[in-house]
Amino acid sequence: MSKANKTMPNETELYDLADLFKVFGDSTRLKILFVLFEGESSVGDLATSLNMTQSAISHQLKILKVNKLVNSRRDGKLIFYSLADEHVRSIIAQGREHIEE
Amino acid sequence: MSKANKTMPNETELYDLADLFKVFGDSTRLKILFVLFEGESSVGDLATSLNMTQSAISHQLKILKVNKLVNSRRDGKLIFYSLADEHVRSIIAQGREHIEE
DNA sequence: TGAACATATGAATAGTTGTTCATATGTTAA
DNA sequence: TTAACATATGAACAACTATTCATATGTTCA
Repeated sequence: MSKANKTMPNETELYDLADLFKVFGDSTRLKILFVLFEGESSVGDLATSLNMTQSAISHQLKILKVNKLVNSRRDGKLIFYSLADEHVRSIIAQGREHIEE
Repeated sequence: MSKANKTMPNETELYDLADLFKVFGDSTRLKILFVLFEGESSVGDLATSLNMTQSAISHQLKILKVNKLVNSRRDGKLIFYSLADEHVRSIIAQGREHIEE
């Protein structure tokens, strides 16, 4: 080993990790996740409850999905999004603990 | 309550939370934090071990400090930075768990 | 005091990102 | 099939961000 020590992840993991945190680093996406904490929701309902356009929500949902923070299922014309796993909750919970000090 | 439900944080907390995650959303800052996981380090040593300019590291350390992720102490000409608290470790650990699936 | 060293900082720039707008895709019901 | 509805997507633009460069600030030692 030259510059990195034993606990430094490799470049790929570092970038993946940074990318993951970037996803959490936007208040619109956080709002979507907080809504989904309560249960699945359709795109239109998310747009309504967050008072944003359908397009903006859809773009952000795509980012959340690509990063595997949410899943989706279609039911007729509607598409319902839901939390992908519990890491989402715990990461956000740790973040909240940090800022409440 | 109108648009927000009982678990939705207020706007201020949401923005603070997004800002916190933004700090983690950069690979240079993550690298700095991983080095600091091993113990405190001076600005120059960080620059050397990460193979980056002193200025770039200093700018990023400022962001980490403003967001209370690191502390600093001066010892002569050197300034040593260290992790501010254990939330930093746990947030990053949760992130790593998520991407390793 | 002045030189040498370590760190911080402001301005500039290139690259990235979130939203909007227009429109495309997909689904249902008549 | 066609209209109406729900969602996705691409392009464009404004806002933001990380690095570089030049230089300022702060510290030590001779």
